Amino acid sequence: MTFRLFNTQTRTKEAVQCEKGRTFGTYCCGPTVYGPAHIGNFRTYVVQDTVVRLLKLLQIPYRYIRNITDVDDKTIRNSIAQRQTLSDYVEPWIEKFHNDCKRLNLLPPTQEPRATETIEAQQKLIQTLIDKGHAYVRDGSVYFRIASFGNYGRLSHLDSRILQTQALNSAGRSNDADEYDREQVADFVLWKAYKPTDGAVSWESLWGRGRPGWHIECSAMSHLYLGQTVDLHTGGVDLCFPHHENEIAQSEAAYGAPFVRQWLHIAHLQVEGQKMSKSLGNLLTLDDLQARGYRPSAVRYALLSGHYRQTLNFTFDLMRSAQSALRKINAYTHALLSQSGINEETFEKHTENAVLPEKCIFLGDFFEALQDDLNVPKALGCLFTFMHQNPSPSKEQAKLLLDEWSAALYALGIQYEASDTELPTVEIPNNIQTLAEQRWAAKQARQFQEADRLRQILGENGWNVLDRKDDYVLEPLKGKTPADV
RNA sequence: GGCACGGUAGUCAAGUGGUAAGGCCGAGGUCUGCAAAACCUCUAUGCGUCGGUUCGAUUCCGACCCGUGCCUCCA
Repeated sequence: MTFRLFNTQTRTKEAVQCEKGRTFGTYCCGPTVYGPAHIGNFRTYVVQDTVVRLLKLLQIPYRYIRNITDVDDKTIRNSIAQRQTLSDYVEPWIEKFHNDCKRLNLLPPTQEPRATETIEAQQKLIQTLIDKGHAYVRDGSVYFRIASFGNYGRLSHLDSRILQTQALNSAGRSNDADEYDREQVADFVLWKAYKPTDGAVSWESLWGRGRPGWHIECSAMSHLYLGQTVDLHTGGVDLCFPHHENEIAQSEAAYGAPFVRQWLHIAHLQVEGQKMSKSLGNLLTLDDLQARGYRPSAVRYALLSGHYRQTLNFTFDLMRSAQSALRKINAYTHALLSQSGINEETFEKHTENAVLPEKCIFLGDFFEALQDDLNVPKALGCLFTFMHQNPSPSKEQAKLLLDEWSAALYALGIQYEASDTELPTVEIPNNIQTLAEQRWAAKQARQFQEADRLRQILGENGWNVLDRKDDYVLEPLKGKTPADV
């Protein structure tokens, strides 16, 4: 069983170069922090997280770098609009991002460099490119000379059409705005000369005051933390061109070594069959979904439920089914725990030190699916089949199964959630509470007719009673829950 | 226009040259006073359309139809 991933560049599945003992380097293009990240962004990070979790289970030492873009047109524009310094503006959004990552149970990267903290490295890289003739200065800005880099376009398979395509847009009109100062329209900016619209944001450089272009930060940071060649570089499909293409050009032109061994691109999300975009107003955030009664764990599950190279249509129907599926998984985990006598805390540690995938007897097919280009849908199938095949194990069996079960849950980042915490916390009106208590009393007195009558009244008021062994729980009726808004 | 990707049951979604995993929903059942939960059973002679190759194709080839993405900041 080897870990294989589809490499965008070669368009084939290739064995991941993760020999034991060697540190595996992976870089993920992180967020631009000008607002809350949306679930489309998070699909990328969840997929990257699955790769990292798999490395961990395979006991491959890794360095995982995910950057934060904290300087660009949007962050500058917004910070000025809100009369804040760039860092004051950006800080809360970084905090928000970290919080959301935690809620989605994403493992933290080994390091998370910020663009503004690595300006020096970026400038150094730019100077190297100038020295080697791959870049030139125009009016205080620095541009990459694409004509000097023969391999340009090989990732997105753009070939020689690149000049045409960048000069013309989809409607055939020329993209000539601001292009006049470059040698060729396809040349992209490495360093942007200061403009008044940049406000207080600028750094001194050999070419004058200014700020870095977007692409250069990733080349610089990946070199800084992972060296010349990265084993795996990930990001959303849209980054393939031009961002990653430009990263390749910068890094390889400067360092003369292959930049990336394997490229992994995550397909986009649609929302209810439509492209997710600001103008359609369907950019969903974790908070939006939580307000509708969906837990982050279910969001994570939903994001993983389709193969990462396939566009995923994100719908509320999908969220509902994710939540239901998760409930089953939790119930099964609960059963295994109580059967084996292992408590929750031990289980958490258990997942950290799980068995090696290749040693799995019951869930071997699960890990085989995951290692085959992250076939999560297939792996989930294995998970449910496993549950059906091992419905009520003995104490000893349960312990055995738990070894593998916990490893599988760890791989997918599914945390055990006791069912009690699953109910949304909703304010219960006093009169409803009173009615419910009366019903419970009637039930205890075995006055079932009276109990049923009160249940009926509660139902008419939109509340349902869930009886448990020694108490009861009130929940808003379906159709009135936040989830069904 | 160029380059990619996809069209599998109500829905979401794997998959294979030899006859369709799984999830959700739905139906029936077991169990509890009722309700819920849990568990069990059932649900595609069919895999966009039409041809071709083959003993045999959903899976390979060709044509066509439909959908999506990228080519411009974008996860």
